Amino acid sequence: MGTIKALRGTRDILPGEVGYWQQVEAIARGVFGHALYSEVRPPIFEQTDLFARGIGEATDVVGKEMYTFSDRGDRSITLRPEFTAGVVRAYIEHNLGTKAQVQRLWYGGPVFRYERPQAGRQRQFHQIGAELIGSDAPAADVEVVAIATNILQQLGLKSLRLDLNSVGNGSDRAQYREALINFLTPHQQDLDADSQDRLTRNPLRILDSKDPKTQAIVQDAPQLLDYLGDESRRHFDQVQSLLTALGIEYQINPRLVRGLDYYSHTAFEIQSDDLGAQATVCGGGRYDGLVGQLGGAATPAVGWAMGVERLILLLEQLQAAPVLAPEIYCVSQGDRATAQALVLAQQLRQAGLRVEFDLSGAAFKKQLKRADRSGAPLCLILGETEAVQGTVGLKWLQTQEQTSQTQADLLQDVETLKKRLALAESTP
RNA sequence: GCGAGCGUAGCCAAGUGGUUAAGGCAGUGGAUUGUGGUUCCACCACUCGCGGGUUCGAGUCCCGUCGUUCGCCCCA
Repeated sequence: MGTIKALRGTRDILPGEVGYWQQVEAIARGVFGHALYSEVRPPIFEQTDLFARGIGEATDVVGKEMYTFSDRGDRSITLRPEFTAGVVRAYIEHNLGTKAQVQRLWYGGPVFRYERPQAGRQRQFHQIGAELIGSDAPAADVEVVAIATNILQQLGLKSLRLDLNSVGNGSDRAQYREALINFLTPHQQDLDADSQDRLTRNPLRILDSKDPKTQAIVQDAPQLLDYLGDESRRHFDQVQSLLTALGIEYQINPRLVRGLDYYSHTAFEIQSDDLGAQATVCGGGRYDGLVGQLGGAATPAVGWAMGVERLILLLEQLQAAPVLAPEIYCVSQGDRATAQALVLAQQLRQAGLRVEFDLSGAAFKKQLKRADRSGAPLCLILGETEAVQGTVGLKWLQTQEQTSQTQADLLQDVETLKKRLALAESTP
């Protein structure tokens, strides 16, 4: 076939499913609004260096998953593989920290990672996320988690698990890292190939390995939680007791190590059993070092991102896609009648009604059939007779009741029409 | 980047080496002229993702390629 198709790992979101997207976006927007988070919209591409520095050279995201290219000015450009680095860059660039001590921000849009597609994983996918910049309070961590759980709850998603861990601060982690390397090095030969590789690059990730032999070795490894200093310990304890106070269930997962370098203290992940291998629906944590690392004043921050496609995979298991049905379906035959019908439809739309207009001019039989399928409770009928009289037929499709009145009267009395429509729609 | 499965119309599919590629849904036209949800009839793939090969003959076997699915890896 010579026709052009969407690139591997990209997808068109078509009318039949777009209702899910609008549902997710509307709920997220609502929840963020109630918590006074403001939307930010950073650019889709940035200087490559921003992500390399922000996310960490050693991570897979930077090492092998970025969409990087040179533009015509020979600049190295990267399509964002996540939002956080861009949001923080904007925060620094526009001195948002000087406008208010605490910035509560949210975002949504496409991100890009060059990966092998599979269920719940694409090259262009969409994230919705939150960043709370400027507070190191445990309550900030919990606020952000609570917003995530609110969104998931309002979407009606059940059987989700919240995993929680603390990766401590930089020096906690450095000490632990050393202890872990010391522990693992004697076992080096017995680790799986990937883990051997990670021993020097990113040893904490070895804890997460699914290889059974590696798992067995890791079983007796020192625990990160034992290496937390007093500060980190206290922060983690407070996060837990606040979560409990909010009635948010969680489980401590000492092996939860977020992939990106910038995390510190709290790390969390929300997973579902109904998604196969790509089980994580929301991931996030605290990243107190990032703002400083990107050239801003040292500023604590915490945030998360959700994968919209994964949310929708779960929603599909629960409900049909919301669709917008017309309230009125308008049929007509003949040039004069069609012209009048079009005017009528236009005026009804301006009066706030959802009106679908049949363009076919086909036999009323066909048009009525489409009216029926459209789901509209009311069909307006204009033929030659009505055109001459200046009237319009009103056919209520559920009861088959049909009346006629003048077009002028109909428009005069849109309010009672609306009431009848509301009644008809509530009793389908 | 690695491993395995799959790829027939808009959708769901039968077909597994032999003349014209089942069926269903949707769509279009019709069953007396201006009225729906039922029914009936007709039409709707010169072609089986694409390219090459084996064979007298391929949707059906082989190779490649692209896509997709499921794992690994990684992450949302």
